[in-house]
Amino acid sequence: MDARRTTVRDMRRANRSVLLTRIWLDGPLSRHELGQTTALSLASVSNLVGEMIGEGIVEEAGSVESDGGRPRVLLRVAPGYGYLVGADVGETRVQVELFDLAMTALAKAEYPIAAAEPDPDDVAAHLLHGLRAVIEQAGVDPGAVLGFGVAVSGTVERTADAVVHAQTLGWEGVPLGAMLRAGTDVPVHVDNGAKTLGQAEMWFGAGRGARHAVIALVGSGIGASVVADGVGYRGAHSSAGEWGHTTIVYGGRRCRCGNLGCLEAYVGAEGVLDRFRQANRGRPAVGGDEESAFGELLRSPTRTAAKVLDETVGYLGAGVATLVNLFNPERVVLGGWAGLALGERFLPQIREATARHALRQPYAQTSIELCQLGPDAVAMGAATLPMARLLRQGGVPRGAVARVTTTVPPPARRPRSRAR
Amino acid sequence: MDARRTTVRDMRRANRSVLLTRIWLDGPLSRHELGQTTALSLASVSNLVGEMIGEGIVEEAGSVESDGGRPRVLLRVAPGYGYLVGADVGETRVQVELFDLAMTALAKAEYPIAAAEPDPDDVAAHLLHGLRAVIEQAGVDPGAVLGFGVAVSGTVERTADAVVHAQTLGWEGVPLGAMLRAGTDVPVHVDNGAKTLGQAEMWFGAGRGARHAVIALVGSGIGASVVADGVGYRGAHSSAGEWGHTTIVYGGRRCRCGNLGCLEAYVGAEGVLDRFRQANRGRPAVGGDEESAFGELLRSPTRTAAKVLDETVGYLGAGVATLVNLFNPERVVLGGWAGLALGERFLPQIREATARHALRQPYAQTSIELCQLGPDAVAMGAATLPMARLLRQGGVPRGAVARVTTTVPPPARRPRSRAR
DNA sequence: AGGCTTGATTCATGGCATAAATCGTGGTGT
DNA sequence: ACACCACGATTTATGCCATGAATCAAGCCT
Repeated sequence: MDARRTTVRDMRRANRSVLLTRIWLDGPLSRHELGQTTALSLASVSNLVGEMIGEGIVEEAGSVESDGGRPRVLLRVAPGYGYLVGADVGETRVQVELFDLAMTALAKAEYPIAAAEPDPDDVAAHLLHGLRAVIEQAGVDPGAVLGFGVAVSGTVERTADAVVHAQTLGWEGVPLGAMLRAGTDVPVHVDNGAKTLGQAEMWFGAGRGARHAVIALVGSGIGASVVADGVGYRGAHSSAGEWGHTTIVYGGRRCRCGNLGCLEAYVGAEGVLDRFRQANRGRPAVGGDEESAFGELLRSPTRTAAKVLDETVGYLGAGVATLVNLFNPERVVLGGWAGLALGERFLPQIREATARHALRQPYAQTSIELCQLGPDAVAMGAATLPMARLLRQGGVPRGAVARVTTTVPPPARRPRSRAR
Repeated sequence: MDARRTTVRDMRRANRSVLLTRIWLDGPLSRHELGQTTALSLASVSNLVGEMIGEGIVEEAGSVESDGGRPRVLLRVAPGYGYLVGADVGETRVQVELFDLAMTALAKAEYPIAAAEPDPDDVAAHLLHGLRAVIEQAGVDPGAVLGFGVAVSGTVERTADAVVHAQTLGWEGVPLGAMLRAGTDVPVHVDNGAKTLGQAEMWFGAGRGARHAVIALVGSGIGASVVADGVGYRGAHSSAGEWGHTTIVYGGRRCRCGNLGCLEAYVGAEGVLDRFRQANRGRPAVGGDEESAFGELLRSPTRTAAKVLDETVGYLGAGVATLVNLFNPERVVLGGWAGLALGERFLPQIREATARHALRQPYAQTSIELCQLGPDAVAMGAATLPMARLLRQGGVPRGAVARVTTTVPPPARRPRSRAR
């Protein structure tokens, strides 16, 4: 029910987008296969593909013989047509990575963050420095960089300035997009890290092929990325999927967000360790940094540890059941470092706990899997942001230069027609 | 990222749909206003509107004078172009209603249901009988009935057969759509009652103007209807929005679904009354049917009643907060007979409880309102199903007859051009 | 070599939205 | 009163688009 017109150009762009998306995700493909699955006529496929080959974004990649006919030529997105840069602003470091269009990492840069609440200007400087560094390191033409995707841990407004609210970084209304754009001509995209990691899992990981999925991320904090009908669900102001602070135990444990009984207070790594320490009152508990302490808890042979972990699985199951009931996904993908650690050992129990708390039918229609890309894929996920835009637009739109040349009348023709 | 082509016809259909939708929802409108808000050229607006006037679906409705120029002609959807029939399959009765395209009710039929778990064949017979009855009662041409929408309380598969799973009716895999289609030529649409009521609220009630909203329905059971970016969110198998059975008190009260601690067990009318009776142990409690007992509880001056209601508001707030966090709507609309009863008295407290349990930012971006249509709007909601289809298609698609006449060459032209 | 099969491209056609030009319809000024 | 003006609606000429039919291209078989 969108109140927006459709023009002839939209049609062509939409069809280019469909073809390019399919070639990129499932390629190499022949023109014939493209025609089959998109329902476009072979003539149009040829026409559009020819245009894209002319622009260099698509290229031929070998051929497959057919029994007694002309062999089909396979098509793929040219890996070197352009490059994508993705960055992950974590709590301890800024990581920047450069990829070609085949999503092969070509260069990497990393900058530690010292302060617990880093200065936005410093982070922006790191990001811009990293952008330049990876371009130089990979030795690619800066003009061939199609976009710079940045993932942060808070919520990001979908405005031109890309205003960031990130509790864990202590950021409140930081216009990161505007700050970065001031320092580079490369198109900048900023989004939430959970959402970009979810996109990466959908394209390259455990979400492949699903149209409705929820990527549930359990780390120190808890978040989720919801994909509905193939596109990320954002809600009115892009903060949809705040799964960690849904109430699971009314009046229960105090969460760091200030409320009582949040899922995060029970299943987030911090909450789990806290519960373990309370259960262990008086006796020695785990120590060290959060991640190693969590590993220690998982390996601990004590009855207390087993009990805490068992309860954790129960709470997690109830939390996943909430997602299953409300979003009715065909797949739930469990990730995040703590989620993966729990899932690798307790996946059957987690499934069982979810079954116990979810409605029978939606549960039967879903499957619960583990993330395949690991938590380091956030930078790659960020790089999917410019890629998604490229696919939506069906390639790089013709710029002002091309438009000028087409509006100027062809100089050769007029005299010739007058001469006749 | 849909892998589907776009053709020239799609464009025209999309534009007709945009215009028709806008005329229907916000009409009467002038051609000029239509051009402004849709970004279509005035020429195209004229062209498309002219076509629709020719078909009879749009008509001129007066004009508005402009200071010193030709007056603008206003356009509206012709109320008598077609008729919509909606039906509500409730637990105690089947209600069928006929509307014109201005959504004015023209006829009504009602059939009581005796059994607690009615036979699907009986219900289908009632529905078909009601369909014929309202058509006759209103005295409209049966061929002018554009569709028959049926709302049921369970989940409905989005297949041709429209298979229904309804726990409260005791139905398990009833192909209601197929059963109805066998008895009528009118296009049949079957969907969940909460979803259709939500659609009605979005178009005519408290949801007007919102693109992201959640309609939260609290009655004997609990459900929700999620609208994302203007369209209903369904999930992979159309059962999204099962809000009632999200865990709110881990390990808490037994719910009628069999699980522990569901929201429905605390906030559903049955759960509330049950909690009141428990709190009142030994002393006289409320009686009668559920709705009057609930009213009695609301009016009761005792401290116990106040306490139970206060707790209910708290649980409800936590439940609404879950919706706010996960869906990030711009509006939450509270309805259902119990929800309205609670909301009319405790809306400020409900808002407060929600604020206590939701994240600050998503809560600040949303508003919590009450349904405006009342629980009897379910049949009207069901009638929105064929209307939504009509708007999506931009009117009634040209049938086989029209197609034949257009492929036959116009007989007058060829001789004339040859004569010159 | 000639036929055959199948893939890819070209060509003619009709549908579409659009800008520009034209037509309608009322008010206004001298 | 009549020309003029302002503004809405329609018509016309144009260019873009996907499509089916026809044509071209490339391999295999006998």
